[in-house]
This record gives sequence, structure tokens and C-alpha cells, in this order.
Amino acid sequence: MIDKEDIYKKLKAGGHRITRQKMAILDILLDNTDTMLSAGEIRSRIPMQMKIDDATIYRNVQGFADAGILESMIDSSGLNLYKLCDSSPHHHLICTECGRIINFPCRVDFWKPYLKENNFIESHHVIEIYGKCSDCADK
Amino acid sequence: MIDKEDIYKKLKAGGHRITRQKMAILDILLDNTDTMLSAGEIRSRIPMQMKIDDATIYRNVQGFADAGILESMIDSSGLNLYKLCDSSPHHHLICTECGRIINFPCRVDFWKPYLKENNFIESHHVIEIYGKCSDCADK
DNA sequence: TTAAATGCAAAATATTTGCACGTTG
DNA sequence: CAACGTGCAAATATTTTGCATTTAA
Repeated sequence: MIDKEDIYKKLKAGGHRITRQKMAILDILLDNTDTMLSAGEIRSRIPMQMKIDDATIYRNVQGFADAGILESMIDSSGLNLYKLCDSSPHHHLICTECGRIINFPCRVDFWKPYLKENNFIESHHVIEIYGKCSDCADK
Repeated sequence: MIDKEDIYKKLKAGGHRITRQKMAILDILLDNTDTMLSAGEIRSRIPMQMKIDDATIYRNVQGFADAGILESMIDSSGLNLYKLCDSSPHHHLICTECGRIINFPCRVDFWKPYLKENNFIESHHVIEIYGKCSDCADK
């Protein structure tokens, strides 16, 4: 789905250098495109021979977000979570058991009337539905 | 709109004792029903002759949330924010300039089809629209 | 009076920053 | 080689916790 070379291209376009550390973090994100990971979860997935400093992880996920290659959210305990961007605008069904993320398309018209009614100028929105995915509901 | 005695009643029903500290925090929340406040913002609004420990503020807002008298969210920088509950299910237009919150009614049918499609069992949802309110847009 | 609440101090957690050194382009 | 990135250590910031003392009911 998501092309590694595309990502590298976007990063270079944004003035980023491709380092061993960034490649490792990207590999982890590419392996987890349907879950959002915290900095700590990224760290724990780094091959143990390879050491990457926490500060480097934090700096890089922020850099990636600035470059527009990943989306972020904050979970209910205040942790920052990240995953690679998809191309089309969408929202998330988030499984509270296994963390799986299922996308569904964005439908902006739902709240548009309320924007007009209140003369409110939207900059962005957050729509997340929490619950159990089919796999976890079965158990 | 929101009745103080109702709140006290709910708190007592939940086994809470009414203390000087809780009353002060509730007064602040009652004065700010259209903004969400962080623990720090609550602290800064406490009359200066009255000292309330940070730990007490944190314990109380959590207790209030457990008792169902306030709703909470986490802002984009990871801070916990709180405001007294309204009665009817709704979502928020959140002004990023002044912090004002405008409610608009919940319409669940928008994402229902995607729940069915994915056999997803919803427990709760978060819908927030960010931007500028009419007052702040004028400036 | 007694269970719950508070203040204080210390701990836990997540994230950020300064700086010297290493590495990429 | 020059700019950017990294590791390390220390600093922030928010929130949580243990415990002795106070207080509401």
C-alpha cells in the first residue's frame, strides 16, 4: 500500500537526511500501518543490537509529522501515538482491546450546518470511534 | 443552566464529602461552562487567600469525572481538560484562539453503517471540530 | 468517631533541550 | 566540508502516590 521510496522522497523534499535511525523507525511504522504506536512502542520494536536514543525517536516522529508522512493522535492517557498517513481523508474505528485501527471515509456534511449556524471557521477535526473490533468481540 | 444543588446531590450519591476545596473547584467550573479548563487553569483561578494543593485538584477532578459530573478531554499538547457535563449528548466546536466551546447535537447515524460493515461494537466516540469562533474570526 | 479528604514531599512518566561529537549529502 | 542528526545527560511538565494529619458527616 504505502511505498517506501515515496516516503524517502517526501522526507528529502522536506530537507531531511536519511539516516540509519530514521530508516529503522520507518521500517517499524511500515510494519504497523493499522495500529497507532507510541514512542515507547517504537523503541521496543527496534532490533536490540541497534540502539536508538529516546530523544532521537521523539525528534524523528515529530519531523515525520511535520513532513506530512505520519498522522498523530493523543490517547486517553495522554500518550502521543503515530502511524503512517493514508492518502484519503478518513476517520478511525479504534479497537480498545488490540489497538487495531480501521479507516472509514470522512463525511464532512454532518457538522457543516452547525459551522454555518455559529459562524465557525473550521481548521481541522478529530473523529474517533472506540470499541471492540470483530476479532476481539468474538473472544 | 447547571444547578449547584444537583451537583452536590450527585457527589453525595457517589459517596463524596463536600469540602471547602471541592466547593471552590466547583465554583470555578460553574463560572466556566463554555470552556474546558486544565488543572493548572483551575489552580490559577483559586482565590489567592485560599490554598489548595495540586494533588487535591487532580484527585478531585478525577473524582468528579468518576461521579459523572464533568467531561474530560486531552488537548493537542497532552493536557487534560475538564468542564461540567451538559445533559444531552453533543459534540464540540472548539475555538483554538479563545478556547470557547460550542455544543452541537450528536448524530450517531453518520458512522453506524461502518460499524455494521466491520462488525465493530462501539463503546464511545470523540468528535471535535477545531477552528475559530465568530468573535475571534472577526479580529 | 471514623472513614474519607487534604497537604506535603517524593516519585513516576513522557517529552524536551543544550551541547559536543558523528554522519550525510 | 558544512549542515544536519545523534547520543548523552539534565531539565520540564504533568500527574500520581505514600503517609501523617485534618475534617466532614
